[in-house]
Amino acid sequence: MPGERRLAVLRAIVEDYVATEEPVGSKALVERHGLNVSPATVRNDMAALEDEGYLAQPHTSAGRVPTDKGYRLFVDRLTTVKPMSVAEKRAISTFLDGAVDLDDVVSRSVRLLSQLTRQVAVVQYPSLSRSTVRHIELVALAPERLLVVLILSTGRVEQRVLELDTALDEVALSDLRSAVNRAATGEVISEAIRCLGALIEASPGPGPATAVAGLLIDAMSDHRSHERLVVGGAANLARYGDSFDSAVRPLLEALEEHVVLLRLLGEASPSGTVTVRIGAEGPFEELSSTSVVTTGYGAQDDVLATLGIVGPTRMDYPGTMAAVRAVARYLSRILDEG
Amino acid sequence: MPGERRLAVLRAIVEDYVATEEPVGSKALVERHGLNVSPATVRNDMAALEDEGYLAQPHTSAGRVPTDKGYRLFVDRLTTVKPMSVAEKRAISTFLDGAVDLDDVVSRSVRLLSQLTRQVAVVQYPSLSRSTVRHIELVALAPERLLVVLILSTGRVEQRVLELDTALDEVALSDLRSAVNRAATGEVISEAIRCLGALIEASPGPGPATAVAGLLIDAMSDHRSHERLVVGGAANLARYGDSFDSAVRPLLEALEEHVVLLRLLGEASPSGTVTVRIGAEGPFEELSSTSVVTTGYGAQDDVLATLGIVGPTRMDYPGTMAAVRAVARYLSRILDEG
DNA sequence: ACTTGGCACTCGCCCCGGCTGAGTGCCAGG
DNA sequence: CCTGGCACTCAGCCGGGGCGAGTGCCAAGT
Repeated sequence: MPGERRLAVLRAIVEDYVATEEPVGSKALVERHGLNVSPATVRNDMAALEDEGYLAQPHTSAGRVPTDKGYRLFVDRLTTVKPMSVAEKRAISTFLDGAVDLDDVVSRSVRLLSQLTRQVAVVQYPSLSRSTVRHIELVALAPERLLVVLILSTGRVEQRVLELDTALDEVALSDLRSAVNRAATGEVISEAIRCLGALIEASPGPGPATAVAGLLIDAMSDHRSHERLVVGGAANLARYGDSFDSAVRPLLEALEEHVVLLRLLGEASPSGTVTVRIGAEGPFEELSSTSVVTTGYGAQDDVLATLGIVGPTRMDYPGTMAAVRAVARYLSRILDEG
Repeated sequence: MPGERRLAVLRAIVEDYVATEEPVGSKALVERHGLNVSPATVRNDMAALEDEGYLAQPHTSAGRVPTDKGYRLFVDRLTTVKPMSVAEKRAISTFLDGAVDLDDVVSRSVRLLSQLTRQVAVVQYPSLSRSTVRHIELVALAPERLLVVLILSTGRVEQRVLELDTALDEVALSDLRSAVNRAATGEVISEAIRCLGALIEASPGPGPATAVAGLLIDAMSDHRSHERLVVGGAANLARYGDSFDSAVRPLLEALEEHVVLLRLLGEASPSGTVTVRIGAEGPFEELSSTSVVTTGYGAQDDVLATLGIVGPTRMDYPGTMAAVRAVARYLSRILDEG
């Protein structure tokens, strides 16, 4: 593990490199930061840091650039989370407080996060698996076509059209509705599915009710609607400038493939903790020059989903982490109230 | 208006330029296309076409490049719509037939269109204003909080949470539900709003019913949910390569601003007609190097919404127009059935 | 043992000049 | 009106020289 001053040098290099986007040399370093040593000393430190794999030089006799390992050390040990300014906090809260809907909250969060960080923001909808069923509404669109509306405790609303084998009349529908709600309301999804299963067992032989319950189970465990997410701020990718086809293209593709994105977001980290995945640490080698900063959010300290940003490894980690954390907090608070 | 051969030259230049992305010269032109004239003749024609504003040269003594005006003439007079191959048609129909939902149909259409054209695709949801109300469902989330689900003839489902001043009990809610449905079902949205207004007039003084109907009207005429659209294939922007900050950035920004996109899509053109807007003909000067190819779609020859693609002015217009038209047709057919 | 100034060295970048070749415009003849 | 010929233009592509930022190492100082 590098000594005290070497860490300071590493920090300084990361900060400068993030700011200037250019390899940083020993002389400029001692000038910009108040390091009370000579350039030569810094050079020795830099050589040592390079040996240990924290730095790299693009070409011989150019400045140094942090490696993924260098960034990793930086975020793990050298970052003091800078709190958001009062103005920023106020901006966040007023912006989010104007939301009327869960949909609205989520889309506002995405926009907010991408503007604060000037990166691509991703917000996952509150997970179905952790929230409870508030109500299930059944609407007959046609005798054999049923619209199921699933309303969850988080305010999330899922809808789905089911095709039935047999027609359902008014009375049967209303019976079914109350039976289903009696079984599922208040339960966590997985539990609700189990209860509906039990309902099928208990019912007298096959019939429309059985079919509907079965379809309901299908719909609720359906993967497609299971994890929804929203992406915003893709215009910030334009700032990549160089390294275009190699970096932006796979990223744009990933942003459209929600399955990929979900893997990128990874497991929800415990509330309050910000997770940073740097470059090749992620699961996709095409995205080896991008980092992912995420955190969990959810009502009452219960992690419901993940939100975060995707950007180049060369990014302002402290600022980004602070923004991600702040948005997650306000989002959690709003869910708590709603 | 240029003579016969000059038009052929223009067509050849457009085709070559689209294929090669490079300014095309007189010699290469006569070789590639079977023009039975000498390069010198072509040069004269090119000079004339340039005088008339159909061509331009990037630098003196380089090849020619079509201008917006040149493209315009090309699509207006020189394009023979090439029909889709049988394989393509089959691919389209099988891909779209697998859809279960309106949401699913729309998102599949976007993906399909962007893959067929290798451009950014945009599909607008069937307009609320042209479709009729099939059912309005009211669900009490809390005594003073109501979820309104609006189901339309196109299969489109809109939801919205309303906050009430006063509590609504079970009976009042059910009364309200049937009153509202009696008034609005089967009507076009604008008519439904009028009917609900009449309902307020007729009701005995202010009460929860009045409030709900008022809110319903608000929600239904709300602009935010009025025109929804979906974008896909942004990864194709990576093919722009050169002219990056000038072209891709504003486009990425536009793609996130749905209001802007709606203006880009423009007025729905009569069904069957494909509209092409080339470069600066559009309403935004930042997008002066992009073209928009759109067409209307809708059940039974009633134009419900617009769909199309956005791409560089240098694009394969015949192929793109064919793809846009084909997707719109299949989409219309599916809406007709559903 | 660490720091420091000095010094030679490396190498990416910029600028310049010449060359090449594709492409043009024009003209005179068919 | 078409065609071949001819002179001209100019973007792009080397190749070389000079510059300068930055390095590595060493010997001396603390």
